[in-house]
Amino acid sequence: MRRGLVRAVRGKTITGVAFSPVLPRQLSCVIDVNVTDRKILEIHRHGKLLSFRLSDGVDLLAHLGMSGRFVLRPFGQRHDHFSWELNGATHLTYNDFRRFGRLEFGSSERARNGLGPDALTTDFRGSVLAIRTRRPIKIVLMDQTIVAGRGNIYACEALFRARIDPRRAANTLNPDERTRLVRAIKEMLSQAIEHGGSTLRDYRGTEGQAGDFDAEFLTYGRAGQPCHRCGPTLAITKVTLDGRATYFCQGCQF
DNA sequence: TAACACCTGTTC
DNA sequence: GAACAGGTGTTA
Repeated sequence: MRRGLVRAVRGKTITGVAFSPVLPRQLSCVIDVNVTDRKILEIHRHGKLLSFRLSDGVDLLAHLGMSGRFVLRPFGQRHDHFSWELNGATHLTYNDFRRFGRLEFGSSERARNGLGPDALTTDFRGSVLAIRTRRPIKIVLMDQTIVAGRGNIYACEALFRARIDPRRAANTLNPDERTRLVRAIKEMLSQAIEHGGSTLRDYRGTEGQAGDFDAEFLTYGRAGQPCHRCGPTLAITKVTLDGRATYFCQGCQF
């Protein structure tokens, strides 16, 4: 999503704003700051946090939650919440039907302080996962304060690729396994980005395009289907961890 | 650590 | 009508 936003809105000036009269609480701050005539200098991402740096040094921080999306069309469709007109021509509209997304003005540096390293940077190494907790490794991978940038799907997929059982207590992973897991996460996320993300149901890029990395899923949503490593003799299993659907193969993930 | 809350939409 | 869905924050 960041890549699409950079192409479409970086360097442009905000020339108008529009809001829904019934803004979700978590978005109410967007009316607090008058952004007209400010320029979008850059768009950053750290984990799941997007930030738009505006020309006066303030950042608009955006977390898309489950169904938030930025689209390049004028405000007006169902579940549109706010919109910026850019250079008197382009429109950047935020749409979020489940309304779990959050927007706020603030400092992206400060917001990042509460997050672990982004999973695609060199700061994310095996040592980041060398923690004492007995929580399942999958729960640790979803904890954004430890490492930022995966949710339920990509935690399952990475653990399959690294051949590690999602239920394993995190403190039982040895250094080799931690390194394997870090490498698997980086490879998988890079591929997912090249595929334009995963349009399981709702996700769309800025141009409304679907991402097709969900065709590459090896575990998520595949309960009962053959394991890609073990063949038809073993099926992908679904369990619940911390209330979240968790898919893995009992044959090749230890 | 678990349960629940926040939302809407889809599927069973 | 119930269950479930990619996330996270609060409460018990």
